[in-house]
Amino acid sequence: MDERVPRDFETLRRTILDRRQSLPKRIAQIAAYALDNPDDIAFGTAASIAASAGVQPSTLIRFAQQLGFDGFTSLQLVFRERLRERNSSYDERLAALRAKAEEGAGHRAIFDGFVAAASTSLNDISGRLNEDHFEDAIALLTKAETIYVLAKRRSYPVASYIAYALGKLKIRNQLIESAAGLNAEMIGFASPRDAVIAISFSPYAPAAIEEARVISEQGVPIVAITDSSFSPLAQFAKVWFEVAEADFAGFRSLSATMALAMALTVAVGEKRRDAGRKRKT
Amino acid sequence: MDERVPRDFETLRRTILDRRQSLPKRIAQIAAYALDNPDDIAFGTAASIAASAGVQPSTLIRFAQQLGFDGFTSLQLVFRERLRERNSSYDERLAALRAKAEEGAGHRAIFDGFVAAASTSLNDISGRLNEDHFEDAIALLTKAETIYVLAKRRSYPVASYIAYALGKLKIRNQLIESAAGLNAEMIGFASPRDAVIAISFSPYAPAAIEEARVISEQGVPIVAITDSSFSPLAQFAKVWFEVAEADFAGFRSLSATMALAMALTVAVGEKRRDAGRKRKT
DNA sequence: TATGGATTGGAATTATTATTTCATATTGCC
DNA sequence: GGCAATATGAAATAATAATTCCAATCCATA
Repeated sequence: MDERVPRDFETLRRTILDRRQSLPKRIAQIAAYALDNPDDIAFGTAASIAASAGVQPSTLIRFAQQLGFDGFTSLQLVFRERLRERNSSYDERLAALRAKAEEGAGHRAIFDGFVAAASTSLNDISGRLNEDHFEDAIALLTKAETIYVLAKRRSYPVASYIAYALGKLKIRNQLIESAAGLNAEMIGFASPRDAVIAISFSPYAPAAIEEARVISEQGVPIVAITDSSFSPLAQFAKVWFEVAEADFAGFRSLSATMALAMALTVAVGEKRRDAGRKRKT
Repeated sequence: MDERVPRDFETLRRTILDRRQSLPKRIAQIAAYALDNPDDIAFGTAASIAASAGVQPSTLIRFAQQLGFDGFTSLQLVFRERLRERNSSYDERLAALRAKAEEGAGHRAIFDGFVAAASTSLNDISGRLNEDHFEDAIALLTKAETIYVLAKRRSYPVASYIAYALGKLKIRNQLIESAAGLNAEMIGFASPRDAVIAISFSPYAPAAIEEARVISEQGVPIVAITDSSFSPLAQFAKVWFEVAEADFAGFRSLSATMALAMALTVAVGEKRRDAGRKRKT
């Protein structure tokens, strides 16, 4: 038997959803029940679960076997594991991760360190976001004809995700990068009717700061994501956000910045959609 | 029997702590174990729990009876109920956040949604990383002359951060992208002495899959980060990681993928440094 | 509408697990 | 130190639960 048996709940869930169409009626019935009442599967007995789902115990076992398990019992283990995982509280786990990462035990510790850094950053920002700034930034970006996205080096991944998302949302945007060295010309097209999202953290990439300066002098409003009020980026920005990203092994987590960037993007998309609908009515 | 039987975990806990002093040795032993490992009580069998706690099953039953339950089974129910409770509150919180965002309750909810998605993903991966795969991937990448990084569209931000980090660590690498449309030629240079980090999530960008196929046919080992065992990327990979990223408003969080990618990168850097030092001595 | 294969229901069987029992050990008390 | 009360260990037993098996039914196809 080399069939791939889902050993975690998420995989199991997706496997079930994938096969949903091709399952026989009763099996499908128990499959739906399982996804709707995972706790019951975790705690119940084959007989009690079967009764609640309105099938025979044997059907429940056939369901498990069809998924590659060798019986109901092994299927149930996955549902139990899920409860165990979810149970331990967020803070406890984070503390444990940090401790392990700090005592420096091998490669696993490196991984834990990055996870801890990302979690910390998210924790931090979720309590710190300035809602007024957030609304201002959304308003500003919603009005823009073209949204320019500016970030270099370590912040560049965020910029590329913003550009991807804006594209998906059909919002005109321009990532300021050019393999041909035409950045300056690209910036030249920006006008006060456009807007910029600029991202830079210490040590600030000189190119990013310089381009932000030029573009703000053209009267283009800038929304900045940066790490402190002393940031050179802040002085050019109409609205700016302070994001404190934890780092690990010299590399900064991008999770908080990503979350903020995506929230801005989606909020702008939503606000434009609403405005469009209103205009039509 | 009108003895007061604790029917919720908190009451039970306090009852146990109250009586701790007056309990016989073995009973006290199982009592301590129960409070320290409530999950084990919830899921284990009388025999398995007794063994872990270093007592006889009969002792476990006597413990339950002393607390007023009529047997181990009814004691166990309290521990199971506790897991149910905790878990549902967790789900409720997350569902509430999503619901708020989906019913359009302000922009703040969108932000919270992204933070929640990122946290969930991190939580998820931290318990699920396969350490053997992780070590294999590190070993494989450490040996490589050049590390090629392959990812398109929504996964591209991760690739660009990997490339940045590898550069910082002075590890030769090549991001597979070309404004001049020379991807195929770029791939052509890769040899079996190199390695690839490939990242792709459903719906898999055709270009990424195609390039992974070509490069694997050249005998270049691939480390893949993807979302399920059904991923077309998995079949080309020497080592692959399954990362389940939560999504929000149609955009997948990248936080877990980022953490894994950075951990791989830094671990490779560290392993190379160690190897270099050994060679010198 | 007849036929073969797949699916399902329900009881029989097997396995696992909780509980009880009883012999033995330990403890507190005179 | 001896005796009773209590606690413990280990195995037997009872209970419960999972699995298997086979007959009945359903469903697609010719």
